Amino acid sequence: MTTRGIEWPASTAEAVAEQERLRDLVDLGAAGPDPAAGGTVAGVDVAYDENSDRLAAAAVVLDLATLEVVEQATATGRAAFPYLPGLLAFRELPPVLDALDRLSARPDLVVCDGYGIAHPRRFGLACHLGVLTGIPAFGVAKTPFVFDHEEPGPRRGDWTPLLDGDEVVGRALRTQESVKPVFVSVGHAITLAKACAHTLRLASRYRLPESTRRADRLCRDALAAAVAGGSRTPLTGA
DNA sequence: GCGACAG
DNA sequence: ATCTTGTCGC
Repeated sequence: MTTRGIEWPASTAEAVAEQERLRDLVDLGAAGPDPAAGGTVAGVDVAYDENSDRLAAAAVVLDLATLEVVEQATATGRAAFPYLPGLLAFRELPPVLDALDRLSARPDLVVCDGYGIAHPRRFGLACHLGVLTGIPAFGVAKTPFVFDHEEPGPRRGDWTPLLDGDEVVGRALRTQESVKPVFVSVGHAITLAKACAHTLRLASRYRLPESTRRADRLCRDALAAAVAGGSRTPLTGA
């Protein structure tokens, strides 16, 4: 199957093979963009409509220094892959890449709603997006997935390692006092410490980064608009 | 074999 | 992800 002009897996076996092929291209050495250096950061997210298998993605770009919104874009489409734990990228990436393509300028950093290296095969959504676009990326997830962690301290900024056995794959990071931690992992071309620093800056008021909160709202709106006005589902005729 | 399982 | 009432707290 072909999506966005590139070959896309049609089975779980092909998807797994693709992850194992691409994972060696992940850059774990680069420091990544620094907030003080200027530039932009984009938050991306996807919303689904269970009845029509339609989905909508959004990319919201913030100024890295001021955190002001500078641009945003959306893309809608049809789910081309089911949700399977460990294969999330094959479901979400097509519309996300479309939304990123619609921006006037490529961002210097992307924050994903999910995991990066914290993944059964060390190639989660944020790694996949980073390798395909070449843009530094990391993931901020809301649940521990299959990993272990100790409860971080109660204060904003407190963290504990996220572990896969004895291997550190990310951090459980407290972004707000007495609020559940988020789970940060490196995706591509950025350091874990720097990814956490960006996460804290972006989550100055709420649990989740402002970038993903904005993207979440935008893709929901885009989906609602697509379901309401977009192409009709051929169930009732007309 | 049975559960768990990013979104 | 999405479905959902009430409830607690600033």
